[in-house]
Amino acid sequence: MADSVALDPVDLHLLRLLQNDARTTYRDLAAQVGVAPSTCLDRVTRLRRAGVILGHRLELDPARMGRGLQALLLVQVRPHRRELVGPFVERIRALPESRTVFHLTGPDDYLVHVAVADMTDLQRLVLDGFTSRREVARVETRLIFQQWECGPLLPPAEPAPVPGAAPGTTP
Amino acid sequence: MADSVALDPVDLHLLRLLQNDARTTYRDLAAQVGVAPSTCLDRVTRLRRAGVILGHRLELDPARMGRGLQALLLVQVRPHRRELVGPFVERIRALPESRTVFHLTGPDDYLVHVAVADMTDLQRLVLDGFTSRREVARVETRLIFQQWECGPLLPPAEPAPVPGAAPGTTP
DNA sequence: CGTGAAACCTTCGAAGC
DNA sequence: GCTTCGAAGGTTTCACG
Repeated sequence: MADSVALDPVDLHLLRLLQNDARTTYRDLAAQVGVAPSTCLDRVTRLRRAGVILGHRLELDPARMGRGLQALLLVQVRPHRRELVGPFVERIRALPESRTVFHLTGPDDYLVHVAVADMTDLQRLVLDGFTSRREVARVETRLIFQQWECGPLLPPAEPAPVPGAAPGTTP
Repeated sequence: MADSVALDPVDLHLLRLLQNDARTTYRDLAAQVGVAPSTCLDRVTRLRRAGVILGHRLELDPARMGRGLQALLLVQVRPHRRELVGPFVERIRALPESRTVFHLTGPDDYLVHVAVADMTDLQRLVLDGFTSRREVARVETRLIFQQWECGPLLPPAEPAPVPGAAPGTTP
């Protein structure tokens, strides 16, 4: 069900363009990819239905929204059992300061990306939203100086074919 | 310049709807917010020009793109000087596996969110993309079990007005 | 900020390769 | 099976009140 769908070069080209600007019209997509607009519509609809495309999201500038300070909180939840971590995650997700929550391997169970107004706001969030709870054993706060989004998400490159390698060894 | 722009209730309503689905038509936005479609267009255009809206991005499912394993890499870069960290960030951003790079306070200088095909791919990435470089002093790998996006980015709530507080003290 | 009209885009069916 | 053509319906966009 979660298999990686077969994506041909046209799909990949469309996805690359749409990751750059998700509002590109099918007409423009068609012109750049070299197929008909209706084909673009067809492909994109198919990719949405297949679950490759999860949604179209607006990216906002947190600073302009009055949230000029961002941080990552490393959180230990003890004991780390289902009865506790389920409600913990839902509570953290519901905080207006939370942006993303990761459940991790390693000494810290969760990493929470938060956006707050200022240092006072961050202190309040850590004390009231995290360390005040009995299940939260430890919180480590790391401020974000800067962050960069990286290139578009693409399928892994094919390993370069080795000349002379026996074909059919990894069918 | 990076001041938080004054956002009135109409702007906030539009942003909340668009964060939910960035493809909502101006006609639908107008119906839900209670203004004319042309006003919606005007507001959204203004918010884009003001830098509040940074872009419309397509959200893809990494697993369906053949990248079923994600991880966070905590990286120490030593010495932590401009001549080294500038090129380091650019090199990491250019890796097809990288999704986001954070420059942080604390013992780890950078946190890199990566998406790879499998464990073999992750090992290759850590060895070839990170620890092979002289400026990379240490890499700690934390696998992501699961991750959750949180609610829309909204401006900080006004502190509840205290009854009896003297008006005009914070104009 | 709303109205209205023109231009454009999306979206389907049906035919062609 | 996938692509193109063409036309209907809807959306975006602009000048104006």
